[in-house]
Amino acid sequence: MIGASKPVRIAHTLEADIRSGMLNRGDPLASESALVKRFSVSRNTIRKSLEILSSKGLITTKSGIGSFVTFDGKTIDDRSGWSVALASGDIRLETRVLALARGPIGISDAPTLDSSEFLVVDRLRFRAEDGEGVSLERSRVPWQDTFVGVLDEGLEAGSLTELLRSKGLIVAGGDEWAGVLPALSDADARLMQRRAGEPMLRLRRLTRGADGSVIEFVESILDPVMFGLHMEF
Amino acid sequence: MIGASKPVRIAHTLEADIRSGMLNRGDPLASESALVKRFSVSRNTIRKSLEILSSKGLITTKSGIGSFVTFDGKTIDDRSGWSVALASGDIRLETRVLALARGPIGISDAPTLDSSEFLVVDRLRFRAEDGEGVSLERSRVPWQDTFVGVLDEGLEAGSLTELLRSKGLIVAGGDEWAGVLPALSDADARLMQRRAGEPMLRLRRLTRGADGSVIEFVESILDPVMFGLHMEF
DNA sequence: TGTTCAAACCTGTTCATACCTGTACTTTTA
DNA sequence: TAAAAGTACAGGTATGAACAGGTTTGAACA
Repeated sequence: MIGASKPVRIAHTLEADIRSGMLNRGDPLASESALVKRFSVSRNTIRKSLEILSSKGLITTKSGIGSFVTFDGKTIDDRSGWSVALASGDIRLETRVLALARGPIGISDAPTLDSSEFLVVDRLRFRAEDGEGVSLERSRVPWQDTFVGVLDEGLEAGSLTELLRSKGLIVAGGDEWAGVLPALSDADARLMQRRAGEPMLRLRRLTRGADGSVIEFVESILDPVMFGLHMEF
Repeated sequence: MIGASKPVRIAHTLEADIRSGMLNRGDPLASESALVKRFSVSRNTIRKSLEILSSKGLITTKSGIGSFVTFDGKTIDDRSGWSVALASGDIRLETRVLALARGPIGISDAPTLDSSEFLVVDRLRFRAEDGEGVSLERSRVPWQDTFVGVLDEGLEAGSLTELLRSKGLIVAGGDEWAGVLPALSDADARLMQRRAGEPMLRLRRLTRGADGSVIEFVESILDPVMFGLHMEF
């Protein structure tokens, strides 16, 4: 990415916006003149960026109307350094919240954290077709009393990230580990409607705020056939 | 430095700017004409200085845009992508070069690359204790005739990275994928002295130069018990 | 109620300009 | 006589501006 032309660099950040799910399929992009302001470049440069995205099939642009996202969101999670990408795009996934509670961390081998109570969010993603789980995500956020409402009302817009942001928890950095979980446990296999003993992809992430305090610890167990990790640098 | 030519002295000054951290990785250098004014020399001289820096891998220069720092003063290894972390530290590892040759890519499912001939480097890392392989790394670099000597003399200092840098192949960006290899193949199992069918951690990396050309494609197959991927962000 | 029409905003296209590097060459200088 | 300076031109890149045409909206009007 070093030394790339402005259009390439801008196309790159717009692509990240799209792949991260910030912009969903069908959403309109900002107008060219708005992008001119956002990136402080000329409209010609913006147009070249859009042409790059268009040639990649990420957007289409309609005369007199604007540009629209035509990418159906293969990337599941891009909040941090790497992105979790679906290996095949033609699959409809649904999400179910398994747990939304206040409690202990309940994850073995988790890093030791200062807090002893957490906002516990467990989520399962599964194939709409046959109900087989493809990802199991356990998120733990050190408890704050401002979370009380969430337990009743549920996650705002379903997004934990949005919730944390609204509470002023801004991610400044963190660590991520990826590895192979040699064998799916019985309990998790039941939750995911899979066979126990299967090898799975395990992803762990610890995010911290600017002051170094822990914002969130997440463990994701992913179907290795469906998911891979991808990073562009 | 006394007695050195102007281009050398100027290159030296600029190198100090880069290594001191005054200029960071990715930053643009001043334009050639600006450097002409700064050092009160001709543009020819400046260009020679930049050529020196470029040959050292400190910068890359793009037509119509400028020169950019490609040197990261902080880390020895490329700061690109995930770092492969040993899970347990008490184990002595040895390395054996399985192949050092010129040939086709020979990796299934590899991304399509322009070149059809590659510098092939296969390396095995194994436990000194019992000889069990813990990582199998297949590196492929699009063939250049300047590689000829390497086939006889072996890798300089054992480092492929060093070789590439000495040939002016500077990494400016790339992609990395990680996933689970569900079952170790028979052939690889033999090479690694492991059981076939074991799940392994698979890491693939494609690095590119500033002009977008492919520098190296690497596939690593890692013992998931020994290795994890770690990233700090 | 239905039509017309102007305004606002969007993209499509082109072009002049400025500044950047790439290259080749001659002239000056130490 | 080699190093450095100077000159000239070609080609790549980004800017800013202008103008054309598509789309939507809403006010004015029949």
